Amino acid sequence: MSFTATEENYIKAIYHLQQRLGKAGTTVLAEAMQTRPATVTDMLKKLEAKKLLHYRRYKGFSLTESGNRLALLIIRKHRLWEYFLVHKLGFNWDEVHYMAEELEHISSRELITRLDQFLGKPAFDPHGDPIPDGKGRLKTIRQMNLMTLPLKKILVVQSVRNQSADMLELLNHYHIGIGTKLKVLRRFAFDGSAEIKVDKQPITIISNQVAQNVYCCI
Amino acid sequence: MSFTATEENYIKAIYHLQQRLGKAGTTVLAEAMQTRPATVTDMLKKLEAKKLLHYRRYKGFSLTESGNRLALLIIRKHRLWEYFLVHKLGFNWDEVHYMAEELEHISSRELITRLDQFLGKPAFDPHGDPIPDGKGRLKTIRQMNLMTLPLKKILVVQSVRNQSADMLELLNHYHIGIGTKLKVLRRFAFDGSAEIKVDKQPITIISNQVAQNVYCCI
DNA sequence: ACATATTTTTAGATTAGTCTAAATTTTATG
DNA sequence: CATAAAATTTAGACTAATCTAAAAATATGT
Repeated sequence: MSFTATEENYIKAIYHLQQRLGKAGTTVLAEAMQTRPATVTDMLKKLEAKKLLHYRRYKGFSLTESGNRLALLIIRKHRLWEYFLVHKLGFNWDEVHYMAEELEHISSRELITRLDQFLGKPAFDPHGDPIPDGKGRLKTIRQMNLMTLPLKKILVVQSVRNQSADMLELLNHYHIGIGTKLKVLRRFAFDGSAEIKVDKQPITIISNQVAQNVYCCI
Repeated sequence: MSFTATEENYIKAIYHLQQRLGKAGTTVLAEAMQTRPATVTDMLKKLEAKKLLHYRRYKGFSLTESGNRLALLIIRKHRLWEYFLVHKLGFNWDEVHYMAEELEHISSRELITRLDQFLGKPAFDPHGDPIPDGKGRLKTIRQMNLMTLPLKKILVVQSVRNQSADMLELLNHYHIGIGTKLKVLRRFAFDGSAEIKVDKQPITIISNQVAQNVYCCI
């Protein structure tokens, strides 16, 4: 069975909505797909006919087992291509999304297997999101320092590499400890400093040296 | 201006027909596109409206300057991706065509620029066909097929004209690939077959059909 | 040169993915 | 619990790319 890029995009969007909101309705899916609810209804019927969805009119819908598998395959392709674009072609992690949106629909499975191999079977993409393996399994946690983690996501501090007294003094000042929740709002190219919002604290700036030593998960 | 994959495929097919046959008619283009002449006529009008074609009904058509540029860009993408698939992912040269047919429609120009860089700006793809550079220029090496080249000289295989899976299978059997060194020892008038010595292989015979498709330089 | 064959175009229909407007079902509220 | 609001679906239409069948233009062969 093969699917159009549009069908694949619907499946991916439904997967992400189910992950984030627990469920998904026609209207919310229409917003996610930048289209109208009527259009979504038509597509739901088509996806049901292809056995990717359970669907009962007016009641709701959810991915079938094979819908779920397809979603994970598309996400796998997307994230492997993002990894390739950043780590092999030298793009910045904020430039690669729209390219990966196209590349994820290239059909060959063998291509993805070989790409995965070529990249060293990475478990996380450049945004820190986990890459499903060949069987659709996800690694759940990843720790990276504040320089490499995505902006505007809630991060939980997991570890601090340099644990000198001087460093800990500074972290205390920022009210940063293990388990602290924070967001990186902005990075400044000039000196690698970063604007952050620590839970319940005012917005502030940390230096590059600090940011490189603070490891978080998403 | 952006184009659908179908439009791009028509432009590419017209370019190749013009190169190989000097001109192209509706019927011949329909065969190349595996569709009907009526469908081709509709598309010709669309491509004319997009200024990729000169078209006069019943009289014929040819690529405009921008049509030509687009064709060369698509061919560039196709051949760079083939190079990537063979030299980075380890595919055989007879496995990559269909994947490249999809990859050539990925839109980002920056992606192609970076891919070109990453691959070391190759001038020839794994089949020996020249890769247009960023400005659409092609390296042309004087190549002749095995029927027209002198006997008993060391020849280097540069390209293979018929790139069907059947042909590539046969060439693999002979251990002939791009860059292979060989000599033509003798030609037989009866059926146009040729006795050849492929580098490190025993002396063997190839048919006229094969000889006509293998292009070498001295 | 003129009838016939070939090529090309037109006309009208089909499918996928989309739209708007209207109708229907479910949910929430007074 | 009746009714208003919200969500969802249906109906009918549009565009791109395709088809078949038929008409029109061009090319060919004695």
